[in-house]
Amino acid sequence: MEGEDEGDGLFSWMALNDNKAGMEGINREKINKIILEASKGSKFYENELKKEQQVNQRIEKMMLQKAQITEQQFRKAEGQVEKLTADLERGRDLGRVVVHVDMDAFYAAVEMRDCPELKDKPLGVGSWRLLSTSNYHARKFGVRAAMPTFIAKKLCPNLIIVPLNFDKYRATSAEVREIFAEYDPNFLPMSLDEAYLDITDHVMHRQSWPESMRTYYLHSGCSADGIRFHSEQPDADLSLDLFEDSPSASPSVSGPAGAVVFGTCAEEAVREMRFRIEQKTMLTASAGIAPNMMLAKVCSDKNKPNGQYRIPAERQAVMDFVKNLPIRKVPGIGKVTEKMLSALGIKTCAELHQKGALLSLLFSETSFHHFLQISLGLGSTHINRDGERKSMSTERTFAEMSSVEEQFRLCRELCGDLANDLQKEGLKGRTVTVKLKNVNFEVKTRALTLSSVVSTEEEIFAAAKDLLKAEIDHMSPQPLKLRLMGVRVSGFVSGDEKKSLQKSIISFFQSGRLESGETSQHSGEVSKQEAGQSEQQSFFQKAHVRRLRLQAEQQESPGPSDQAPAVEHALLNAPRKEYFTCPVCFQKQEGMDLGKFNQHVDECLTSVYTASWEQDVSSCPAQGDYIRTEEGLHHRQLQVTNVDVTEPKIGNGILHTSMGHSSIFAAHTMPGLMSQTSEGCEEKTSRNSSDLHKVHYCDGGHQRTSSSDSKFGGVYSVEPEGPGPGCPALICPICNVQQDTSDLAIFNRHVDICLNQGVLQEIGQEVVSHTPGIPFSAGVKCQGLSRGAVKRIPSVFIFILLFIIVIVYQLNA
DNA sequence: GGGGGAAGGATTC
DNA sequence: TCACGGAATCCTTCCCCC
Repeated sequence: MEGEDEGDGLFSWMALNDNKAGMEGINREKINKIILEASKGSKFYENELKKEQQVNQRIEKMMLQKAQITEQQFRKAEGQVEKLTADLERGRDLGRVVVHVDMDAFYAAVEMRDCPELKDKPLGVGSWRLLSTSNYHARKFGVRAAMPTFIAKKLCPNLIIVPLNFDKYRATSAEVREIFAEYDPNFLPMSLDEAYLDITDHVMHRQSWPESMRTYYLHSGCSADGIRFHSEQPDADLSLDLFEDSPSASPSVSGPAGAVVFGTCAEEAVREMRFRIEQKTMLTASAGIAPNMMLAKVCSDKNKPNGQYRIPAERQAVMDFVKNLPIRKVPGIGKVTEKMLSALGIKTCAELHQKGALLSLLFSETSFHHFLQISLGLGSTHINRDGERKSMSTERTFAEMSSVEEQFRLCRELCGDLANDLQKEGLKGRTVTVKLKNVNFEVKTRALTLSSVVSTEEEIFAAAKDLLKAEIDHMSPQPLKLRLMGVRVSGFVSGDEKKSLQKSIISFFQSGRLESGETSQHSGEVSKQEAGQSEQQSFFQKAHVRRLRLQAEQQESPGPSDQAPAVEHALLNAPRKEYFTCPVCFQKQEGMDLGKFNQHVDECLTSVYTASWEQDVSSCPAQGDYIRTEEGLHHRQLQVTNVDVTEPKIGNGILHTSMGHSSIFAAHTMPGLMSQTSEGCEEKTSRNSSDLHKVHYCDGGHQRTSSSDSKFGGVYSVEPEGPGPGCPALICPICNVQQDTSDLAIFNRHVDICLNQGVLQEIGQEVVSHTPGIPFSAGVKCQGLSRGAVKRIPSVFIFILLFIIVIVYQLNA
């Protein structure tokens, strides 16, 4: 960390990115000096320094690798690059007309439009902490988007700061989008101010349009001065050479007074679009026209502001354009990649192609392919609007926060916000990620993938708080000093998954009835139903094995530190607003939090169970005892929310968990949830997973471990009857046969097979052979009983429960 | 070795 | 005003398990 060298390094690292339009011809050196001076010594600066050094190390490593490349390797790579280039060339598609439209300094332009006094003043839009964007006057001073306001003020003391007003921007954006839709109904908005359009079809149809369909009139209230091309274009004489365009721009035709007639080609169509945008919103837009998205994007920046540029749909034109294009102009190449490529002597796309062989040896296949495509001017020709969302998150920056209590409170708040957002889109995800940035700007993310999807505040917080707690514990006894916290949910159930789950659930009942007389489980043939379940099965198996492993780890390691348990408890038990429908009594339960609702369902279940149980299982030691624990409750809510009928969309994800075979397992082993609370048992709270919440240790002759995870609650072990010393015997809760293995994966597979082939089949058979309401045995063992004390549970209840859930689901669907 | 999860990073607006 | 965002996606690397 030597002073001057670092400074020099950072000078280029933190320097102004003059990639942005409006930054041309500014005094870079002076501006960069001010930026550096203002930043120096701050935590942010120190962190940037660190990041730059990391990149330098990556470059050093890369150069070492480069030095070790042999002539032979290089020749071979050259051959591969040639081959790949030929393949890519064969796939080149020049048939589409892709347009990228970008509103000029959008937020600032809206503010200037609405407040004309600002028009000639340097303007920044944002907060007193950070600017979102700036107008072109401000850009001349080096003020740019995402710049801290205090630095912007140093660069331009007269800078006027206007707060963000998203309602206004959204409204204007909606107006612009209405116009986009007329050129491409499937246009792809990238943000409020930019979009991709495929106008191939529009241009084709346009060829046969009469002039009247291509004629627009200047806005009556808009003087010629109000339109840029009148006042600012050098040759503006009311001709339609409106904007500074590409040399290939074809001249437009002027119509009668105030009328503007546009031509039929792509450029004319785009000109017309921009004209209409300006007439409608009084804002200007820039556009790029090219055969693919990558080029269109680069083109839209070429004549910014208020201009357009087109690359003809010819290979040579594309290659000519790309030849001298600086790599930094290419979307996806940021300052790190630029620096790394620069170290290899690559600054333009032509050089990118020339050094293809070297890049193939130094970068990953994905990166190299990407570079090669860029160097050939290739990009996506299909504008995909249907891309499914992959994640959703929320984060907040704040002044230093080191109080554990505050951190947990904020975490819950974020989970609540995120839950609201998720529920608005009907999304449920399996992975919860917590993002933490400490006061030194170091970012950490901690993720947890759950066995079932989550979407409610409680569910997300259950996982997030564990992740946060782990970090707090890790720092202990030092406090965790945060400046940002975020929560993300990802791993959403895809549309296909939802459909296949829905199918398999319905087919489960249907095939159960149809095949009731068959003995497919013995036939050795895999039925379609089984095949359909196999994917879910493997998913649950994996989750199960992982869970059991975690559980085993839990038993070995002591519980978590007790930091802020009261806080957690309070937060966990905070009231909720939703209402739920009980899947047992079918009554809507309002004004209940999850805990109470859960209790209600438990009571419903218990009352049904107890009635038959007491008759059938009088010797079951677990009867009547029901452990209600914070973690148990917390876990069970995953199941309970699954029957919330207020969110039909979520129901898809719900059934993933509640109707998967593991849940059926849970239903059969429900009495197992009534874990023993015999004297001498101690409870230990799990720390690793929100799905593993309680481990019960009994001091008696039999040690039993029982996850409160009802979905997997059917596995238990009994000592000392295990296959070997120290190895608990694993007894299948379905067939009641002790398995000659201590391998949980093998055991789990056995249980799943038993479950799918035995229990489900049996339920199916029983459904047709028994009148509902008349108890019959399903051959399910009461969890927690000794081998000889197999007790049978009225399976009809299980079926009714499942049936109700399916009905509820169907009604909502 | 492949797949998947976790963690971190790069990039964009 | 003494200070550098939020959201999303994709990629890479590492690790573990099958």
